[in-house]
Amino acid sequence: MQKTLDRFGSEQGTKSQDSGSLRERKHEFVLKEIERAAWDLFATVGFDRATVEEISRNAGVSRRTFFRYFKTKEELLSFSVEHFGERVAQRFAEMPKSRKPLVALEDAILSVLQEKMHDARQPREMLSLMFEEPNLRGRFLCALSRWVPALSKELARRKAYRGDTARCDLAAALYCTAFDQVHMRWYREGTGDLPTQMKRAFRQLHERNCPGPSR
Amino acid sequence: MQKTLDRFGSEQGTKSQDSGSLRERKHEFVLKEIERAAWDLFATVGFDRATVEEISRNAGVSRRTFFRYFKTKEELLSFSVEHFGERVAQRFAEMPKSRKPLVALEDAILSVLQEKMHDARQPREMLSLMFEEPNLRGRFLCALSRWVPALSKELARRKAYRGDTARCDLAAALYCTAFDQVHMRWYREGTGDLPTQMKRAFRQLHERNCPGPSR
DNA sequence: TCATAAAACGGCACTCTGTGCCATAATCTG
DNA sequence: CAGATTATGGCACAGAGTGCCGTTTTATGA
Repeated sequence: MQKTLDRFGSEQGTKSQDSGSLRERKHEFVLKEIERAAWDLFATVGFDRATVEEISRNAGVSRRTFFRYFKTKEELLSFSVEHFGERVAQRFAEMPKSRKPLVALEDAILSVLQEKMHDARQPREMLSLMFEEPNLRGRFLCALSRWVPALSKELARRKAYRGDTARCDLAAALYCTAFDQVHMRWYREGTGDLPTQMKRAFRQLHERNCPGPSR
Repeated sequence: MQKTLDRFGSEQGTKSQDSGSLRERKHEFVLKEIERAAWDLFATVGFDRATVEEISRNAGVSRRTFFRYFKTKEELLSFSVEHFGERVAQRFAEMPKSRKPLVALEDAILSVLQEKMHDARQPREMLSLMFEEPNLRGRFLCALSRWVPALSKELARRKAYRGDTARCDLAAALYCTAFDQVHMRWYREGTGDLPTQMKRAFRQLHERNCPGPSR
């Protein structure tokens, strides 16, 4: 932890007007540092060939410490997905109650999505790993499915489907699936506006899916 | 490969009226043997504590050979899920063309599901691993998502959504999600009839999901 | 400011997964 | 039955992930 600590040391030497204790800010800093080192390496040599050993070295921490920040190497991926989900859940909860539940959910997703579109590493790089490495695809889907309980709970709180929790679970899961499908297609086609395509998918979720008599 | 080979040897000594070459039948036999040994061990000590070493020993093969049958330990799980998906896709393709596309898909899923309900190990044991170990949950979802292309293709072939492939992808994925959600809830509640609940979820997929004007 | 408690860190040894390699054994072909 | 193919087992090795422990850093409070 040579260079890293030095850099950090000088940073806090100037003045620490930041919130949180020194310990917390340091933790945050190292976390970001590991993430950065990891993604840099993923981009150049791919996920499998990026060893924890080297990620740690580039981040300026020991291998052992890496595993204190991330339970597994793969958690580097689910990390941002889960974070995204938390943001959506939070924004969803803040939506005005006057809005219809599903519309509020959609707006929450779209709003966080818009933000992320301007981020550094969101768009391609990350998705390519998520969709191409079958191993990571599982991680991604698993992280995505962890959104369901929070979203479903908020749907129920807003009396969607009259508060039927099974129904709310299903609806939340369907939105997650749409989220996934749109991203996948957007990534594969390499063109188009992601939020626009997301809106289209949402619209399709609204339509009746099996017109005519049942059978 | 002591006992196993002996047993197998005597089997083929009687007469081999089975289809496929000796090699193929043997491969099939060993595959099942490994699966059996694995699930036996999973049931007693859990997934993580079941080492490939011991699974292999119980199946009568070497550790090295295990990895020739299954790329990874986790593939033991996705294996049956993928097999299930293949069955669904096949049955879906065989459905009479007169049936509406989505109805045909539902019938295919329900039909394979009914079959599986009578199987030995399907119901609980397996699902408990799939839903509780976050690691395996990812595998499960990943295997599930691999159903999508085949199902979507058949939907398109039947002119669902006028052959719009993006729409068919989404629809196929939604059915997979419903499949997952119903299983999860059925497992957690530990009661009720799985096919019945699956039908209810399908019905909910048909309904309009956001009644009233858009916003 | 300084001593002490609490937490983070690094290094080491270890288990387990997964893979490449090669010699041996089993199966297939004629 | 002989030669070609393929499956198998054993070995060595790299990487992931974990427990342990001594050391360093941060927090607390007198």
